[in-house]
Amino acid sequence: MSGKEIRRSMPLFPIGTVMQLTELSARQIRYYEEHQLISPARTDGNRRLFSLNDIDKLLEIKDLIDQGVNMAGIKQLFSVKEQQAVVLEKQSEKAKPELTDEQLRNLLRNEIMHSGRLNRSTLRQGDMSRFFH
Amino acid sequence: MSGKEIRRSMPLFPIGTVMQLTELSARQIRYYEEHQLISPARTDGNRRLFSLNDIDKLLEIKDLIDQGVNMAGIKQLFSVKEQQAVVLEKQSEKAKPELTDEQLRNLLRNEIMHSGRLNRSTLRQGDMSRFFH
DNA sequence: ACATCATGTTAGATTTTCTAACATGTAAAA
DNA sequence: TTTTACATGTTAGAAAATCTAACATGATGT
Repeated sequence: MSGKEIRRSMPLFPIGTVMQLTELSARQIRYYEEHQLISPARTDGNRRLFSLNDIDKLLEIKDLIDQGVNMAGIKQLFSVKEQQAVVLEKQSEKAKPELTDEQLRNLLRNEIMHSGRLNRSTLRQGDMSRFFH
Repeated sequence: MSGKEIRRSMPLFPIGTVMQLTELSARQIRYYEEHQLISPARTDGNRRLFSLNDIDKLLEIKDLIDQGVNMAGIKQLFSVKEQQAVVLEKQSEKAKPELTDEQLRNLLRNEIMHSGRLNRSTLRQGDMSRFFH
C-alpha cells in the first residue's frame, strides 16, 4: 500500500462539499458516522474532513439504502468486503511477487471493482473513481 | 473538453485544505487571487472553493516565486502558456480528427506537460496531477 | 397502539473564513 | 541613503460553516 491509496485516504473535503457531491444531508452523513460506516478525520477545531475513500463509501451507502439495506446490513457488508479485499491482496502477493507495486494495485483494483468488493458495478450514482481516471 | 477537465475545474476545497496542500499562507493565496493569477469559485456565503486546477496553479506560482519571478511575470507566463495550449489544441484537432475525445486529451496532456505549458517538468513540488495519475 | 429506525429541524456554541487596514523586511530607484 | 514598491505578516470585527445535543416526525414492524 502507498501512493494512490495514501491519496485516496487523505482528508480534504469539508462536509459542505461532501453534501453536494453525494446529495446526502449533513444529518445523514453524521448519522452514518455515528453508526461507524465512515470515520472522517477532524481538524484541530473538530470539523470533519473527508477523504475520497469516505466519499466513495457514502455513495455506496446511499445506494444500499436505496435498495432497502439498513445500517446493520451495510456494516456487515462493509466488513465482509474488507475481508475479501485482504484475502485478494494476499493472493495477489503470492501469485505474482515479481510485479510492480503499480501493476499489483491495478490488478487488485480490477478484481475488486468487478467481482468482489460490494458489487461496485451496481452503483448507479457516479463514484469517486472518476476523480482518478 | 469534458470529463477530466470538468472534474479538474470543479470547486471542492476550502482555503484551509489548500493551505496545507500547497504550504502557502491564506494571505499569499488571497494575494495571488487579487492579482488574478487564480480565480477560485465562491460558496453562496462568499467562502472560496478551489479546484484541482487552482491548486496546480498555486503550486506553479510557488515554484516561480521561488525562482524570483514576480506577479507580473507569472501573469505573463500564464497567459502565454494559455495561448500555447489553445494553439496545440487546434493543431491536434486538425491533425487527427478521427481520435477519441479521450485520446485527444491524453495527447494534448502529454504535449503540454512536456514541451509547452510552463515547463511543468521543472516543478519540484509535487503537483496535483498525482491526484489523477 | 407502540417501538424503532432514519431523517428533519432547531438552538446555541465554536471554528473557519472573509475583508480591510496597518506593519514590516527587502530590494530597486532616486 | 532615503524613498518606493512589492510580497507577506498580523490584527480586528463580521459573517458563514460546522458542531453537538435535543426534540419532532413519518414509515415500518410487532
